[in-house]
Amino acid sequence: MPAGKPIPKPSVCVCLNVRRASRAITKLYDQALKPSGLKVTQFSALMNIDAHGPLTTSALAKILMLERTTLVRNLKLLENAGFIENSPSPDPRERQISITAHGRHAIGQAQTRWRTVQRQMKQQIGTEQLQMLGHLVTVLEGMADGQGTSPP
Amino acid sequence: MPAGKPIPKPSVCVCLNVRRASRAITKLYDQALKPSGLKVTQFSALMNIDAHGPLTTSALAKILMLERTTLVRNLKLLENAGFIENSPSPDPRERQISITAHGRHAIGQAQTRWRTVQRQMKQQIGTEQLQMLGHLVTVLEGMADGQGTSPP
DNA sequence: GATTTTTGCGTGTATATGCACGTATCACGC
DNA sequence: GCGTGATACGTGCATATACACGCAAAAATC
Repeated sequence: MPAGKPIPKPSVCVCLNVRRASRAITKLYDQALKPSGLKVTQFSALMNIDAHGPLTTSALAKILMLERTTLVRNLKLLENAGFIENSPSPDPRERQISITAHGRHAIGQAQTRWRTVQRQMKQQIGTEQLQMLGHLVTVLEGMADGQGTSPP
Repeated sequence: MPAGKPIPKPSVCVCLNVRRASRAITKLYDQALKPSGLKVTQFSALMNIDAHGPLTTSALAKILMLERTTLVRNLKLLENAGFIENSPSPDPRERQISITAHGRHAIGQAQTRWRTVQRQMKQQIGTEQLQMLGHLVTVLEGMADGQGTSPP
């Protein structure tokens, strides 16, 4: 077997640990999805657009818990690739985001691979830890929320 | 009290959960460190440069578990800000990364604030979850490692 | 009906991240 | 001394992410 690099122990800084975990798991999912041509971020956006029908950018941002402006640019890529459509809506302020046939085909390809990694991940991590992860997400987002806006 | 946004339940996708956690906690730390003018990523780089003396980019990358090329650009910013110095080494291939007085002053400012968030974080998350997090990091980095390189 | 507020979008600017490549130099074996 | 492989860097290209702004139009208020 190949040597394999020695992995530094987790940091004392909670934030860095989460960031390290994020980088590592993103790499795993992205590699798994690679043949489908989708990144895990794009896959998740597409899946949610498909699931929650045509919807506005803001609504999708809330679902994905992403900065709206971040999503705007992410969606631009999906639009350029022909996976989604960004059409006007009755209310001219809003935009209707909807998945295209091409987009559905893409997630079809990706889904199989996603299920595989997801299964592996669950096996390696364990149910208990997964639950704790869910809790961790909730706690952190709760904390980050309050701080966000207080002003006017 | 302000309404506060409703927080969507954690995703089924393990990867997305970790990414969400990463975004949330990064926001918390960055806000806490804001007055110091450092991002949490920069703070960690500076702290490690300070701790492990002058060292090469590659060495630091291993410590931080970062892509070397990513680190190169991150360091460029710290250098422009005058926090570090990137000087040549006996071996002309290598570079010596070292912290400057200005850099030490910066982490001095940041450290107090970091300790505060870190404490809050530990309180909110709990020892058990923190251990779980450490384990999660190890497992994920272990998995991501193997896949990496098999080549020639 | 006019004014103010709120809502929804997109852009400019900046950071973080990773992969594919190319370059220079050291360390080895011959 | 000369290839050869390994090592250390940096860059081009692409994505993800967030904050500060500005713009337009619906909604609410008077």
